[in-house]
Amino acid sequence: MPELPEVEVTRLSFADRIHGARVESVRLGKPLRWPLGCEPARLTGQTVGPVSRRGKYLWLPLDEGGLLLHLGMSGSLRFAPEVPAPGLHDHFDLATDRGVLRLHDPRRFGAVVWSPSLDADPARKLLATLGIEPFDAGFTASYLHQRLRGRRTPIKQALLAGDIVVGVGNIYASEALFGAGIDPRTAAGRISLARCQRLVDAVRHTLQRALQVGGSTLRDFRNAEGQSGYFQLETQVYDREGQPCRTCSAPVRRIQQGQRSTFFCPGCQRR
DNA sequence: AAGTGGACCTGCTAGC
DNA sequence: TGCTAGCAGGTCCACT
Repeated sequence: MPELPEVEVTRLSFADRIHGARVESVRLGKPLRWPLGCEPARLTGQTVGPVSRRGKYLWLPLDEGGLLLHLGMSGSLRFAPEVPAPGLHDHFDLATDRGVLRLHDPRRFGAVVWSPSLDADPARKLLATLGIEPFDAGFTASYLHQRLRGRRTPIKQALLAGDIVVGVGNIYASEALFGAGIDPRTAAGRISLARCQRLVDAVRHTLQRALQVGGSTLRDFRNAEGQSGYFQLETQVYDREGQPCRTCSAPVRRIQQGQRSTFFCPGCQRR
């Protein structure tokens, strides 16, 4: 589910409401990707600080350390004053005096991990390999060009890897490459500086647009208030195999790259 | 070092 | 109708 837009939309939908809340109890369901890393009882009585985001991770600061959250493939968060009894896939509840923050995650690739700080393990290690934020001023054509140099991996996989720029997942990688007019199979290191500029612009534009419309709800994504996103209604290529390109009418193609589906328009995107 | 493939887990759907 | 194969928004790890 969640790429940068969905994670950020989620953050914005509950950060202000949970800021200053006092933790009353913690409930754990089935194991997630990693263990919590502390006694749940240790969190009670602590106050929640301002929620921030790094890549697809959320950081929930507490008086002592904080919680690093990841939504994996199928995770979503809700924050509400009243929640129903936990369902089969509700694997983490942080009950506060302002409401319950609940992680719903059927596939359990998500995680909630306590860390003493962002600069200490385990958070430090999990964030160590992350690339630059796409809206950071340092994400420029020359930065991208330099980081792609020498890489023979297809550009789609280089974007997805997250060590150059974060937040671009499978939907937005295909969409951004369409926006830049670049064939996803192009060797990353053979993309010119001028095309890197187009790609930087396209990544930002794609993510910004997705943010504006609340992210993508392909199956079950909802923000922490339970509202869905609408970007899936305006994808140019993602999940549109065989349908006419909105620009040139050529049928959109689907290929496999690194065991993931990639969608592109053979008419609009060139090597 | 960079590239590749498998692993984690559950649910849904297309096709037989 | 019922089963199975294949696919799904992520990313870590082992191996070449």
